[in-house]
Amino acid sequence: MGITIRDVAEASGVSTATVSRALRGLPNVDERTRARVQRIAAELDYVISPSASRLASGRTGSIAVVTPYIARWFFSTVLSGVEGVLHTADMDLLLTCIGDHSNSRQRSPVAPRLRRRVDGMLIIAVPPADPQLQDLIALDMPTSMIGLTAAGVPSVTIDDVAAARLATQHLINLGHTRIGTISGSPSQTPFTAEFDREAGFAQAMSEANIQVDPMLEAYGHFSIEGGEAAMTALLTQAQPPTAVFALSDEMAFGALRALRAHDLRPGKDVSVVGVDGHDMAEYLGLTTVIQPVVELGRIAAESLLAQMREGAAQSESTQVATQLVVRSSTGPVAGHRSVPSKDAR
Amino acid sequence: MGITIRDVAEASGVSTATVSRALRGLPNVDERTRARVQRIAAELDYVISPSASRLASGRTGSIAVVTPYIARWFFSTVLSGVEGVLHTADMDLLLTCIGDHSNSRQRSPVAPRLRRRVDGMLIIAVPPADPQLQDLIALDMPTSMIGLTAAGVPSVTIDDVAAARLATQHLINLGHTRIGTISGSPSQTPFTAEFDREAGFAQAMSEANIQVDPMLEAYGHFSIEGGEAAMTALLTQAQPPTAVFALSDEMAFGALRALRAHDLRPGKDVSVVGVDGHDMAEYLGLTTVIQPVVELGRIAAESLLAQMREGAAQSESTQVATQLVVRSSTGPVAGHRSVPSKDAR
DNA sequence: ATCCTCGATGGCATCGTTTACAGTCTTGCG
DNA sequence: CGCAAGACTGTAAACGATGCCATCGAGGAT
Repeated sequence: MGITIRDVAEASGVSTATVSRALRGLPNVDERTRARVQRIAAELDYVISPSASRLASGRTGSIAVVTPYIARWFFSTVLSGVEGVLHTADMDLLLTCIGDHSNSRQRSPVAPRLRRRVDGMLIIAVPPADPQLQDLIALDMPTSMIGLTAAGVPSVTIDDVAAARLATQHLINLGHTRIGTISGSPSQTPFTAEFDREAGFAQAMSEANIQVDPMLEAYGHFSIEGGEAAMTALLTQAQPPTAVFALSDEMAFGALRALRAHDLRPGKDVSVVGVDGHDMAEYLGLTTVIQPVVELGRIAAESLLAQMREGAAQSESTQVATQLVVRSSTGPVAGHRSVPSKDAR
Repeated sequence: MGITIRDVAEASGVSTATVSRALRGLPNVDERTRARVQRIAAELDYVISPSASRLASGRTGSIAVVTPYIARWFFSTVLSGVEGVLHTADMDLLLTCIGDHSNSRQRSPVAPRLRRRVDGMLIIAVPPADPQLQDLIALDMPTSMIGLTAAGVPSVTIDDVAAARLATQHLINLGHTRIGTISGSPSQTPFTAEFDREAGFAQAMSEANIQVDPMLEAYGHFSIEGGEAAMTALLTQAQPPTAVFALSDEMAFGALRALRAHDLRPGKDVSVVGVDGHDMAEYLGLTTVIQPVVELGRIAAESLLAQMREGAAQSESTQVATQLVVRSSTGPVAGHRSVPSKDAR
């Protein structure tokens, strides 16, 4: 049914070996021969059989992308960056969702499924505590991680500490001292980003000699609803904060909503700053520290391809820069003259 | 390096054929033999070589998902539904983005890349005008489409006409008669959903004997910014509408923002209704017609798998139900007593 | 003129399964 | 007691490329 390399070889009067070399652009093929083979292959509408090629060469030409979520903003955005690179590199992209290990409707573990199936792996922000992560790393294939670090595995992340400092310093520069935080959850082991963002906040506060009030820490579980509840909790305190640093934009969204419910104006009565650069942040006027998410995916994919090309030699980790974008959700504390210049650092 | 079926065969004292049969669960294998083979395979940590298996059997065990966008809400949400089904069916999911043919930074065409690579194909809401679509259909492999119909290809969609009627009737029931629309764009050929939603609007209006004012039609290009601009245009008319039907939630978001910019209260001064059931619609209080997007993906994937199992015999198209969700962005026109009961139909 | 080198090509084993086909061994039944 | 029908298992030929090695010429150096 399908036409094979042999058909092309016969039609162009050369051996299959030459056809293979000609079509793959390998050297040591007469250019006239190559042109003829290419023409005939096109005429016959020949397409190489990936299975056969893979079996013979040992390379699969595909990359697995492993992610805990598909539909969430950060993950799908990273994914689109990854896809762009892999597409132009002519690599197949195998998408596997590792599943939320909390709602364990027993997904079959992904590591075994990847074994002889892909040449490399991109892991997007899987929580370090996920038991499957170790199995994946144990596969010991070219890997690059995004928004997550692990010893010996190259990764692409933002500097979460710096990002949190940027956000916090912005609030401090606006004169705020009673600054609340909305972080993930108190009990669970925090993932890298969460941990670092908390650290960045603490750093900025201590540098400014502001005492962190433990009463002003609330937990939003990285969801809108959680953020809303957290902000509500903060607002109903005896001494509510004048500004709040949310560890993610989605929690900040929730915070904004809580403000509206209490008839408080964001950026006037209470300032809110987030981190992420979520699509909707601009729409909602949220001041936030943006990260180039598509770029994150792109860089990680490029780095993985390079790693596969040049052997495991170069396995550097990259940190990409973030940027504070000031919008209407933050403003000076009542009776303060802002010092915008200092935000530039 | 890798251990092969032959190793397993030798270790368990049977032929490779028996190992193959035993591990794949084929009949005519003694259960004790099967158990032994399975045990030894597990002990040796044997994993089948997909390339070899594919080459020999002719089946690839993978499905391509073709989509114009990855990071947009609708697409990534459908994708997550698809992934769930394919994962449990133990199928590989090959993700390919067909690219926005408007920004033609020449992506290599996807159809040839899929040729011998996948057993089936899921196509998500590719605009019918896309030139690549024909090439894909011409591949003539098991296919299922989502949010898009084509002759002879099974598909899963919502009833866009009904959805638009639902939204429009809701506005009419609230007493609105000057109802504007925000649709895609006037020039380009509309894709199915766009066309049907416009039709549904027209139907509902004519049923209620309300004249459609051509001045109240604006174009939002299915983006937030576009929706905002469209709403602004509508508001600056001599006789602005009291209610607006946006053909998508994202355009409705833009409309809400335009209202805020004009100091108009959604649901009080001007009502806005959308269609889609976007994640953020609840957050923003947008009245909309929701569709079960994850389910769309799930159903299409299941249908594709069934189609591949039972041969091309059953190639039915499915339409799933939508539902009006009333929130704060719609309200009765000034001086009207609402008739909520009629929304139920 | 002769030897060597090197580019272009062909031959063929190989990759690791699947699967048609052909055995072998029970076992039930006439 | 012989025989056919199964159930189980083995043999070996695909599947369609790749890649090592051998071969063949044509120049260039000596």
